[in-house]
Amino acid sequence: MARIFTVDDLRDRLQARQHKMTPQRQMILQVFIERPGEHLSAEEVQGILRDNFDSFGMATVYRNIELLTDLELLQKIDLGDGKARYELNTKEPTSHNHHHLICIACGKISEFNDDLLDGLERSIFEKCGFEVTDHQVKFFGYCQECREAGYGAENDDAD
Amino acid sequence: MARIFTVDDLRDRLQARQHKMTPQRQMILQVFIERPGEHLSAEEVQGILRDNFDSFGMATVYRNIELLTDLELLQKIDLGDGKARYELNTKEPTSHNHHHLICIACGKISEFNDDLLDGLERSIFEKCGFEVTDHQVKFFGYCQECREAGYGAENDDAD
DNA sequence: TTTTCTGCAAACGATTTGCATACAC
DNA sequence: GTGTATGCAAATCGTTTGCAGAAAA
Repeated sequence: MARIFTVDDLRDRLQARQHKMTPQRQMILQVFIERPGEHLSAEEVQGILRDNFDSFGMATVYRNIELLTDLELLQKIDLGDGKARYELNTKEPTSHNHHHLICIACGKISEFNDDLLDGLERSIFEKCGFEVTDHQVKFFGYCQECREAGYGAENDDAD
Repeated sequence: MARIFTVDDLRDRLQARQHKMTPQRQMILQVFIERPGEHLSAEEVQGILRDNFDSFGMATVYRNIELLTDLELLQKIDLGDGKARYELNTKEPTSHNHHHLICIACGKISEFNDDLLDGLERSIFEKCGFEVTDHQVKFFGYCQECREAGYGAENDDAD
């Protein structure tokens, strides 16, 4: 069970760095808390917030998303679509070992947990002397629903 | 031994798609052929070519790098530095299984060959029904030289 | 009251596009 | 000749920055 961050965590971590708690920061975190499993871009976050509130500057979104990432409440992910995306971090350090499965038919993003990479990283160190501190892994392909709907490797020519 | 593409391959593949062979296309491919193992951005390619020739439009570089990638002579890679990079493809389909090791101290990019991911991809299919067609894997950390020069996880605070 | 924040608009860097000219076929 | 490619400049897209006013501590 992945325990999730709350607004209290936000307040604590802001104080620890002499940053101020603002409604904007709270609302941005709230957007992610209310949407577990989603991978939102800055633009999407602003879209959600501007629907509910009058003016919500893009710069504020960018600045605070970055801040929340620094505070390790969010995690930045690059799905290769040209814009940065973010998801709520979990309190478990194992969240590091979840990889993204990106469906090239419908765009849906799912996740896969695994620690196979630990072995790979050890063997990288042994063979190359390269000490891995972080990794980024993305798998592209067809999700179950799209495969059942006729997409997939065997139908790949059905462009 | 990875066999490398040549200008003849370029000509053949251009013809097959009724594209024309131009000096620019040839020169761009040549840049990559002469620099095996390098991961060049569009800007770097233009820089190299503009040193040797008078005018070489950025748009031409972008359009042709993309074309060469479509023709599978080049491979696009995203090292997370905000610009697309490219490397010469090899004729072996196994080139797919080389991963990039990115040193966060000196920026050097090295490579690591491995087929451990095949097992992972199989287990993704079994557990999620997701059919992987491609993957992107990057490892960040410290290369041997930088570790020996005092960088590395144990000295990470030496920012 | 002091410092940090916000929102706007302008700046930015990578990439794309429109268009007239130049070149490969 | 005909159609594709080139080079330039302007446009675009995501993101960052400068700055004056607003709000948290």
